[in-house]
Amino acid sequence: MEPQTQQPTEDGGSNKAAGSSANMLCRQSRWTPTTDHIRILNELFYNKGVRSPTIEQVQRICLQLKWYGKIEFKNVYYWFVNQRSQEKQKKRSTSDVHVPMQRSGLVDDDKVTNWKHEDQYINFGSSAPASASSAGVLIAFNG
Amino acid sequence: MEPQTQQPTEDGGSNKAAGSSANMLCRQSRWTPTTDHIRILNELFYNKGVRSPTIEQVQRICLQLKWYGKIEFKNVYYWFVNQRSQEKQKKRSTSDVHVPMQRSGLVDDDKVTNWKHEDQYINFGSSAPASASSAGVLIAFNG
DNA sequence: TGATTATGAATGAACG
DNA sequence: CGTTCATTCATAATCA
Repeated sequence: MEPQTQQPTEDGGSNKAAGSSANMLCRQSRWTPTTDHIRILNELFYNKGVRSPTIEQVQRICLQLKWYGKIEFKNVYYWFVNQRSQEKQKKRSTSDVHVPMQRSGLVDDDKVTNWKHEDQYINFGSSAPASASSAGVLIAFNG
Repeated sequence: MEPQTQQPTEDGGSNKAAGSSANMLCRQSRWTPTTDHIRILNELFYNKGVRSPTIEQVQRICLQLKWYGKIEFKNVYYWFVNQRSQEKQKKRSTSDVHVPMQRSGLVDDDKVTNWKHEDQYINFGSSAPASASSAGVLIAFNG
């Protein structure tokens, strides 16, 4: 799900080695989830079907995730909020109907726009039944 | 700031025929708006005052813009998001002193934003697996 | 052609 | 919860 190379420097390290200019200000302003964080959270959300965890569940999850890096309650809480929201946002790109263009010839039309991640995979997992496979169903779209 | 004179040879259709180099598998990774796209979007944003179009509006705009070149829903959506952000950044730089405002100026002292402080409460009113009351529950936790 | 800039894309965080 | 904002990351476009 993450095509970007995420560096596992969870100790509030400087994120991008972009400029390396004279700015030594490494103020970590917001949580940067580690790959382990993402992996576990995704497993909970998709495989286990945890959509709206209770306070106690969030606290428990947060406690577990602390082993993999610095994380707070609100990070876990917001993560689930955003996941739910983003899942709905993906639906909004439907009705992206193809309209013949003026100038060019027919370019490749990816009709149902993948809305997020040039990775041409979308992960279907929804509310997980108990007999779910160990990994979510991965469906590939190729233009 | 406005590199308007963009001539991407859009008559040929693919305005982003990037890799003539060794990389043959260059997958188109992001939208490159045509001049017509930019012109129409700017007219909507500035002349017509369309700042935060609804989902339906975005879809409609996207449909119209498709006539001028390949474009997707998310492109239009993100374009407006970024325009609003950039416009705000412009104004922020004009007021020289730049007090880093946490949220859009509307926060009285320590009104609602309890996240950043010691006692952290969140208003949790969503559905719980067991039983969910519509009323929000105020739960304290220690981070 | 490599460095810089402008901006598309993504997402954590928060508001109403 | 839906929406919006702020910040960050990635990269097309441009410049030196």
